[in-house]
Amino acid sequence: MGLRPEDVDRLDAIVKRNRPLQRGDHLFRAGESFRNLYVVKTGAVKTFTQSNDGDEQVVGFHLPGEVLGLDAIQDGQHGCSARALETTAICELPFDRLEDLSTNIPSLQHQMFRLLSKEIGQEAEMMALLGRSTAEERVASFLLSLSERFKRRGFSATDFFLSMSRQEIGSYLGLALETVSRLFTRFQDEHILKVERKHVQILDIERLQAMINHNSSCEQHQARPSN
Amino acid sequence: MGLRPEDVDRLDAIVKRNRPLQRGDHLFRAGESFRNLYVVKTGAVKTFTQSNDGDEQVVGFHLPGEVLGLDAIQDGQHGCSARALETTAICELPFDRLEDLSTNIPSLQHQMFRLLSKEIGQEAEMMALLGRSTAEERVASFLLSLSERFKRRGFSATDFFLSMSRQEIGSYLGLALETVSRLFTRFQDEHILKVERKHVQILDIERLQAMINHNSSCEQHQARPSN
DNA sequence: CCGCACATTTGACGCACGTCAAAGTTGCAT
DNA sequence: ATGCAACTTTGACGTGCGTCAAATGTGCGG
Repeated sequence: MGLRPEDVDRLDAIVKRNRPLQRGDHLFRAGESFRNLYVVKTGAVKTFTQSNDGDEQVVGFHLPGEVLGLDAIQDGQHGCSARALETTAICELPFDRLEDLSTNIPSLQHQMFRLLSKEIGQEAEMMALLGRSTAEERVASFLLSLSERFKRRGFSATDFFLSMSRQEIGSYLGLALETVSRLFTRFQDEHILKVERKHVQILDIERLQAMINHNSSCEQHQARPSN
Repeated sequence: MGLRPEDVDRLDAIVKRNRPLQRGDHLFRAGESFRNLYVVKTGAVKTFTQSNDGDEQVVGFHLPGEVLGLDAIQDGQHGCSARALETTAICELPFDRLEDLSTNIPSLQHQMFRLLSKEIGQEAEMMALLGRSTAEERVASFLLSLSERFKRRGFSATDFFLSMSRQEIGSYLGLALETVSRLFTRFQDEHILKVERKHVQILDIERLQAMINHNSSCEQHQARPSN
């Protein structure tokens, strides 16, 4: 990521590797004081908040290579809880050490800014999705997002397992779990997917992409001389 | 904000103050390369993306004291456009200078991390709102958010002008403009608001708060000194 | 192997909110 | 003033998706 080998060593020196979490284990809970950022190595984690009438709202799913806890820097306290969806290996990054290191390694500071900024951009995209899209577009987006993220990590982009339930997908996408289930069924009938419980195969990724390009946002980031 | 006076001077030295924007002027456009962060001094700005079929999606409203452009750090290019909703004074912060300064002033770096993290937290709240709330709750949340932000800047928390149209509010909240209009009318009938075109007076702020606590998120961040 | 708890699917139904349409307002430009 | 365009309000209507309910499938613990 643009760091010199010796800087990578210094970063590596502050990383803590804990024993893996089992499905259902909490990584942190809302209200706990913030000490570390966490990086998922293998497995999957969900973050969520709880409403006062008990039911939970899923805020995000975190796959290998992704970072958790960025929202807690602000007030030193976690605003959401994080729980493992399956057996999961996590690295711990003490944030105060990371800050110290960042002042000494400008390129690390730069990466930190980019990391935080990326999270902001992704959440803005999600807001657009939740604000303007139909159930069909949301589920298509969700599947393409997973596909993309698995692919980037070297897994299959078209054949993977969902570690979260329909309930959790629905909560994340602002849909009822029944709606998610119905759309999976419909996509299967239309030969876009093959779904069997947690196992998903994407048969026609272009049709999925067409669904979200039809109505949805632009993101046509080509370079052009601006006025 | 925990900076020493001499550091404030160094920060101040890189700030550029441009002539004010008029209503409708662009501050930046999606796709332009990213150079600066912007701070609203007076007035109001909206950020938005455009879908390929021409209509725009409002991503955020930015009031005095608030920062724009944080999402563009990641890839050096703005992902959304920003346009003044009224006559607006803006400060420009060259980001590369800000990065240099941050490596030399640890407390500035810390504030930058907090700023970015705060944005992440706020967007997560917005996602929860869009994912789970009724139209009533969204409009109530929106009004309370404006109220809060005006109050923090020393303006009235209960009597203010909306610089954005019903259309823009609807786009931001994921609602049709007619729904926004109807809810303003209903809140007025219920003596919660007095609305006359752009002029809003909140008559019963507790009823508004009750609306969003009823169903919605927890956020039981117990009292603590905020910034 | 059985039973129980839970996840998923599927259907029926209703409502909140989007869409369409039209009338009334406001403000700007001529 | 006058006319036009944009904004807002209000009503009527349709529908996408939430809710409720029941059947089926799945996996774990005894």
